[in-house]
Amino acid sequence: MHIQEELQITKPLEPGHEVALALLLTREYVARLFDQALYEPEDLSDQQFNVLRILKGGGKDGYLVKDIRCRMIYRFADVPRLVNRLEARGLVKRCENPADRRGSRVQITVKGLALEARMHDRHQALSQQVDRCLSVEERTQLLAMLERLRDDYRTQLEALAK
Amino acid sequence: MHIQEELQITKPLEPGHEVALALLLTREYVARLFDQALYEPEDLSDQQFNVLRILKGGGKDGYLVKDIRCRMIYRFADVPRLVNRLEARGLVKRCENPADRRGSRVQITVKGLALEARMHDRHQALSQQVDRCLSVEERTQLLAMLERLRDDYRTQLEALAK
DNA sequence: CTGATTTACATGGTGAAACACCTATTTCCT
DNA sequence: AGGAAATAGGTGTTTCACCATGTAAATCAG
Repeated sequence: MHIQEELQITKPLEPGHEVALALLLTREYVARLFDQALYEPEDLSDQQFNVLRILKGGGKDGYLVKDIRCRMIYRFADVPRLVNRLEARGLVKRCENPADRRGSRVQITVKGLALEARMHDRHQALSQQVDRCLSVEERTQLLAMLERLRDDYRTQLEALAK
Repeated sequence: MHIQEELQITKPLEPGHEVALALLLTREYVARLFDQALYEPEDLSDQQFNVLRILKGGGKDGYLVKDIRCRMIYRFADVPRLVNRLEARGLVKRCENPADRRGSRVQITVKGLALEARMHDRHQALSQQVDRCLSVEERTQLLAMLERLRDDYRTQLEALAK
């Protein structure tokens, strides 16, 4: 369904604006599907699951909060409190970091690993269904275009910051 | 910059997962740029601006709350309260709807129109910069692929709802 | 025409997000 | 080594989003 139809926009759209809208809108679908199919059933938020995945992917020493943050999709995430909530559920734990006592190392627990494992298969199944609508070349192109857009947006953001 | 580099992911990514990640991540950049360059300076949220644009694009009779909602990018938006805040700032107003007295018509005010107009040029400038990184054919392809993805995700969501 | 259902919206309460601020520790500079 | 600056992350507060509930009006069924 075209964006204009979906959002009931009658006026013609500026081309760049259409791309931006398409990205925002498509992301809503992705996020919503993963929410409903994956996160809500386990009473996790997407960000909480993201933390679990990051910890699972890391070494067994765990990560500092800052190391988690820079791996998050959303860069302004309130990681300390995300970790608090996961810790309250026994999915992660904090332990002292002798090397730098300003921060503690966050590690995923056995219970956390089990939860992640339980969700992993469905996560992959959801992801793979994307492949049905895109050929290999298309996917490569799509990724390349998104990457170019990100690089451009990043440049603009840095220009703004000055 | 590649996703794996950006998020410091060492393991190889499932292709479908990479697409999903790319969408989520690229959207963050878009949202952040628009936030910083456009919305924050006017102390508006993206959703509030979205409402203003919708109302400006509509007829001068304004829209019912439900008509606004179905045009929002984020479909679960708390439109009544969004309108409340805009109304408190004098950017929109509600007036009675004789045809169906369950809801009121929300209209953009002169002040709201002025604000939207003030933001419009910068909005277009931001949007047009997207065009610098994509050729016309690429843009068309990108929009088509995103549309296919949305259609697929929508199908999956509907299947879930049953 | 009357009662039941649906629709449209508002609102109340809860939990999380966003902002800044604060403290402890480390690093850098001289 | 000693003090300034930077870094890490915890916390307080306000705002907002989200869920469920409530209410009024329209629609439908008989």
